[in-house]
Amino acid sequence: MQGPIAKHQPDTWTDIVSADRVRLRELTGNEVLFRQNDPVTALYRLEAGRIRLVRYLEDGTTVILHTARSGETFAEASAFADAYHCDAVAEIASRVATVPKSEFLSALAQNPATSLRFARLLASQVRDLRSRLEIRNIRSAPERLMAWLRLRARGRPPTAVLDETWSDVAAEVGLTREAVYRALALLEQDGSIVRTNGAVVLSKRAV
Amino acid sequence: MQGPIAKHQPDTWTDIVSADRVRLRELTGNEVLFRQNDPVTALYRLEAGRIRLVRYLEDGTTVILHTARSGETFAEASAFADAYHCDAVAEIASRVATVPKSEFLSALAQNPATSLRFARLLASQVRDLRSRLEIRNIRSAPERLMAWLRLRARGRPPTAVLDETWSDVAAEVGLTREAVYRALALLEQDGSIVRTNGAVVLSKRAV
DNA sequence: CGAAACGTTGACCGTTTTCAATTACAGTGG
DNA sequence: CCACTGTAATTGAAAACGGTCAACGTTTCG
Repeated sequence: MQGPIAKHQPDTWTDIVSADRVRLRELTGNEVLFRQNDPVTALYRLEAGRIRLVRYLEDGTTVILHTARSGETFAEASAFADAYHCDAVAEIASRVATVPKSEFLSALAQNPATSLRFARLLASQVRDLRSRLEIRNIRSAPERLMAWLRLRARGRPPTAVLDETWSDVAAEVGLTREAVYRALALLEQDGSIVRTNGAVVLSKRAV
Repeated sequence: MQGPIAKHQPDTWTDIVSADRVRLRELTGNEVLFRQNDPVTALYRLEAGRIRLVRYLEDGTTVILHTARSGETFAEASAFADAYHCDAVAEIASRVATVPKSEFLSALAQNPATSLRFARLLASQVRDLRSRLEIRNIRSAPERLMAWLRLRARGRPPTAVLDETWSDVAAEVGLTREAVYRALALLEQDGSIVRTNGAVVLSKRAV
């Protein structure tokens, strides 16, 4: 596995089916993409916007299973199911690429290497998600942010290049943006990092 | 997908290779299973104990990528890599089932359905991990715990059966055990849950 | 050009973490 | 069979940390 471990744009498997079978669909805020128990017709990649996956319980309460963000694929597991196991609702106006399930499955069946590729992408997703979870086990905001930066960093000295806003980073590490700014200030003060435009250089200095 | 969504014991792909090629290996505390850049010889399932996956940075600092717990598989992504991308060290005495990489890959190559099965298991892992991450976005301890219980709950009335200790639950939801006990007390007080031996019954009453 | 989102910092408050202490067991070995 | 040890379950009190609210300059973009 040559590529970086924590990728900004996750790899996608949607190009496994020929591009002309992928349809784009626009959703308005609150529009429903699919509902729990609907037969699975397609898998998706979110091009823009934000989609919430919600599960309903027997007693009428709900749990948010996931909030898909721009660039993410979702409902992968549905490829192996007959019906969706949750609702998908656009939080804001969104655009999704829809990959017909049947096309996808037949593409996998036709070419064994394709299944492997799908598995490889999922495996790297698992790796990435596990590390995100691990980062959230760190309670201290500065340390958590530092760990996140370390994961992002490449080269010598380790440098994290940012293609997203700090607010986005805050959401990813599970802090408010204010907490992130304060953490940044602290880390910069004690010399752990140096901020340059659009990138952060890490200096050795284990907290 | 018929099975429960959040499984306690994750499904495993290790039985894809015939059982007699799977070797058990015992590790003492702090023993190293593999090191970053070692050629990938095997994939693993942790039978007992705890294994930490650690990544080293250019400047000598480290990041914990994941802490594998009993029953979990790990290093799946290594199946597609030449070398491990992190160290694996036993935190405590542990037992791992080792699946030879070559055996595994040839099993996948021989039978296309096997690759699909591997992909299916990975996809459900992704689903599970995403929901765990989502739960951690809930700041309030009682609400977070409640969301976790809802995910676990089955049947009518929704009931969560516990096969782990509350301390384990605390680690999973990212709280201290004290915070979990207090959250439990609150939820029980306001009638959201009823605790019986080894199980929790949820009552409707959205917080 | 104006609105919206981003970046940043201060102050205060609430919740969770920490530290501490106690009870309840379950397993162990004498 | 029981004292003994270690872990789980609980609860209390104090401290610390991050969330929330507020304010303001700056950048972005239609």
